[in-house]
Amino acid sequence: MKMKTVMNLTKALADETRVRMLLALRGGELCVCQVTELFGFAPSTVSKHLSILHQAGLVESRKQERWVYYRLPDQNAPVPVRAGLAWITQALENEACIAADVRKLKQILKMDPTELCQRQCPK
Amino acid sequence: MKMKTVMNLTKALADETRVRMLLALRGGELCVCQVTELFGFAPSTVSKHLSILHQAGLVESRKQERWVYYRLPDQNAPVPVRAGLAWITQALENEACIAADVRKLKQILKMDPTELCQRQCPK
DNA sequence: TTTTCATTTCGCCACTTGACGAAATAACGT
DNA sequence: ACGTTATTTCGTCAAGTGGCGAAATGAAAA
Repeated sequence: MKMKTVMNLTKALADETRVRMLLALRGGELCVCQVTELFGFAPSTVSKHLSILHQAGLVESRKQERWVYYRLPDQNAPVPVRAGLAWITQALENEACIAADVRKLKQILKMDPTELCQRQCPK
Repeated sequence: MKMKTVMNLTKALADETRVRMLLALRGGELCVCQVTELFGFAPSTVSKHLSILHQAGLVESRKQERWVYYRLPDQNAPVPVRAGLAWITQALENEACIAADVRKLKQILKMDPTELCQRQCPK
């Protein structure tokens, strides 16, 4: 794999928020407004983080109806990508802040996405 | 492993020079002046990079005579550290710039360390 | 076609990072 | 003990990063 490509991977993993986003996606795909709710940043900030992860190949996305869903890549992804995800996941297993994210996400998934979005995009 | 510790790892790997330093150490320990010669940065810059790698646990060091030698950690290192090294090594196998570093390093190892240091510490 | 609205892009700001040279440190040789 | 010297620390500076809000985008709904 090219050095540039590898550095895109390592730089993408060099931010705590982005790492937590990846781990949050282990439970299945999420739309931007759900991730926004989980981390409490502005939608534009969340979108930027997700685009950096996407650029690195660490997430895939699809658009359905009004929402863009992001998910972890499938088995077709390059080995270094999957290995990087496995590495960071393993390193953080049993980590308290990750468990807290999972708990909070569980609550968010009970809510209506439309409601979440409208709360974030006022007017 | 604590989130903070993991982020020290990912941030240490998020710089091309530091990654190349790690791979250069695969052939065995190197002293600071050898690493300095390999990458062409100021000694203070190289020292800073090595200290960041050390802080993350990705290298160990020992002092002998006039020189400080850095090396990759042994099997006693935490799993995430060894896994991170294995990951980055695998991702960059067959990468041209790494092979070039190895070639250049081979030349440097033929030289006398004392000579290298004196060239770098003028006066 | 026009409106609505979730997401992205852009411009700006504060903070961090990586580079250097100068000065401090620490350990060896004399 | 003293001087030499390899390495580290410190101060500074330019460049990169992550945050936000406003504006642009683009696709579905009306």
